Amino acid sequence: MSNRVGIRDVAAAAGVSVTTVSHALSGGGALSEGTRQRVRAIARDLRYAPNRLASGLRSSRSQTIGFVSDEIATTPFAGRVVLGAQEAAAEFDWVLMVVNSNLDPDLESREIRALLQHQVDGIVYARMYHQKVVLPDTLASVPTVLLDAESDAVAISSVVPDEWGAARIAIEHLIAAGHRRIGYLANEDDIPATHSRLAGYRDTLNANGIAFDESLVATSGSTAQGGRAAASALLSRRERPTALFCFNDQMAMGAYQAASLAGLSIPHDLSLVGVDNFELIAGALFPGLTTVALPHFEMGQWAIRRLRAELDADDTLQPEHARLVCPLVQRESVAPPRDDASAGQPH
Amino acid sequence: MSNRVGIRDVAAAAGVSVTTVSHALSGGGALSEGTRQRVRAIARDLRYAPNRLASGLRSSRSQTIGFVSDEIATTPFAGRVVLGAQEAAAEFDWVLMVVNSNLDPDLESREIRALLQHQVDGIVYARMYHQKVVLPDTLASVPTVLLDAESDAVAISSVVPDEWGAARIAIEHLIAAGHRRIGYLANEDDIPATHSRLAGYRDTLNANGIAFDESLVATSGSTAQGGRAAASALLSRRERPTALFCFNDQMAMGAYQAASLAGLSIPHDLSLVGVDNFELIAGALFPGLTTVALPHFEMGQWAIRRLRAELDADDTLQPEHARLVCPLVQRESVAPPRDDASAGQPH
DNA sequence: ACCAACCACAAAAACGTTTTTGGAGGAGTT
DNA sequence: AACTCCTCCAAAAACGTTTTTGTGGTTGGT
Repeated sequence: MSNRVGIRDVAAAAGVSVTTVSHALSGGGALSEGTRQRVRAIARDLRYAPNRLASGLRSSRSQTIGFVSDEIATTPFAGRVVLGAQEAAAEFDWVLMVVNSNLDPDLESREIRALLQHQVDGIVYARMYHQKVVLPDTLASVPTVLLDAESDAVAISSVVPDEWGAARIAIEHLIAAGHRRIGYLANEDDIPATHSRLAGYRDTLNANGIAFDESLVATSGSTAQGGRAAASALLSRRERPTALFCFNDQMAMGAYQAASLAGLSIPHDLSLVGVDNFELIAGALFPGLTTVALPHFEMGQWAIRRLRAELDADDTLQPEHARLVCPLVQRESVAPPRDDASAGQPH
Repeated sequence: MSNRVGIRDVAAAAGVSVTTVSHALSGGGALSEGTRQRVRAIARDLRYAPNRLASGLRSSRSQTIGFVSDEIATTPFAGRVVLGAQEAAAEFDWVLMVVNSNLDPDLESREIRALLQHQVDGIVYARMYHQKVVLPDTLASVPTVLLDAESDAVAISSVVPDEWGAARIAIEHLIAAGHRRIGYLANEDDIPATHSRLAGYRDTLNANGIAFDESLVATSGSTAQGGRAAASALLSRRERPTALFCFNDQMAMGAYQAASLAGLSIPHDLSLVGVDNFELIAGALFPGLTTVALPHFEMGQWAIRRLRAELDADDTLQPEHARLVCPLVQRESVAPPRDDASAGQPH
């Protein structure tokens, strides 16, 4: 004997059948507007809260979405992705079941199976940095959208950052500030961001009449240590760059350290632009780091909304592959180059 | 007509009733070991996956836990907390429904109600930093445990970091390295960590025969800027401290900046210990920051396991209030003080 | 005045499990 | 031989909804 109020309690209180209550609340059926309003009012008064297990069982729509990610714990951006997804889900009265696989494919497929047992209506398959993936076949049976990931299975919608555009906006900002000798602290992993940002860097220079100079690109691991080393190398050149575009904020942090060691002050001796807008770094560096933000929140949002569209559609939609824009977040690490910068010799 | 295999398919294939299948799989009922094994084998062969909506509906155990947090997106630790909870949940074949309220009480109670509609078996009410909370009354009807939060409603179990111990382990480490003049970069918020860490700092000094010197405590906002200012103040003293304990890693990052401005090298002129073990800062600083880690993962784990215990118990358990230990993570920011440090005059 | 069409609602089936109740058969006891 | 007590399994009810089907009464057209 449950003391929670169920649909039959509402029906009894309203003097109608449960059918009518269900229709009144769901908006379905053919009811007079009067009854509909009356039933709704009574349901509200009784604080009726439908049991989603029961309604999901009958309607085979659980109103839940599975969110599977690879390493939610190791990246600080995970929260923004989840938040974007969760907020968008709330718009549709959906709830998110979050699961993490720590890069273990067996665990991952076990967890996806668990989600399927819970009858999730769809799955957001998220990576914590932009990468190519092959989908576990466990996912075959459920509508899926890829987040920060791309697959050869082109039939599945996906959303990623516009990496090329991220580089472009950074470089255009530096050019607008007057820089022409702009170095790039590149990473060395073979991931989409690597190639697209480098291409964006090169293309944008070219588009602005600046010849791409390979010797201004220093490659290293995408950490502060790597950034420090790579920046040091570039800054010790005879004609050092007046500005550096950095693969990410961590490398930019390394560049701050290298600049400090080289006796260069930011932004006057050296301008810097990072990528990530990782608040705790970009905001904590001194002076603040101007950086390109990745659309983590927006990707979460996009994935859920897309899932909604696919679930709503009667026939299957054409898949969509979105590249979301990466906005520039300005702080204090960019200034016009010094006139004598080209002649400047550090140390 | 669903083509998914249900319990009746298994029953048919095994030549038994659905009752028997249910018992065989759940471990309940009175079945011969032979039948039990046979049914299980057949279920496995057919890849039978129970519909948790149906089973939850009937048994009123949904195998889901609600995880409600305040600002999952603004702290980089959220991922570790969620991961700890999620991994522990997986141990019990539970799945986590994650919901975020962005500090909006209305939104929060709407979301908790959504979780209740989904019949969650329990709720983890998590904050992203250690604080006192008053529980929304929406939670009254469901087993709840508090994570990184404490409530006056003492009947509810909770888990928080041992803040006092965090300070103690840091100070003991510095004392062991030979420091006696140890400053503290304190924060200014009125939160439990503020008072407990300060107390831990003072008590540990006293316990080691070092008089607490209020003038060695510099208070400011708990950001890199704040840390920079506070550290600068302490370092410009006539008898500057040889080591600083910092409320968090961000303030420690500010201390690095202050040290650099003062021409002091870390760790030889100044030793530093932070709190948070925020990898992207502690590991990226140069040299690496020795810091006290907060047990984010472990708190997530503890909360779920505790919930499990409470749900398993026949009668209600006594609530438990855990303070988890905060381990020291050593990097390179601590060294013995220089002999002449006391005489050293910066700049 | 008759039939069709429609409106507003209700009855009942269905979703896929778990739980309760029942029952056939065999073993043990008197 | 009759009764009780196990053991092992099956039938059926139940969980709380949604969906399908049914129905009495009014409307409207002829």
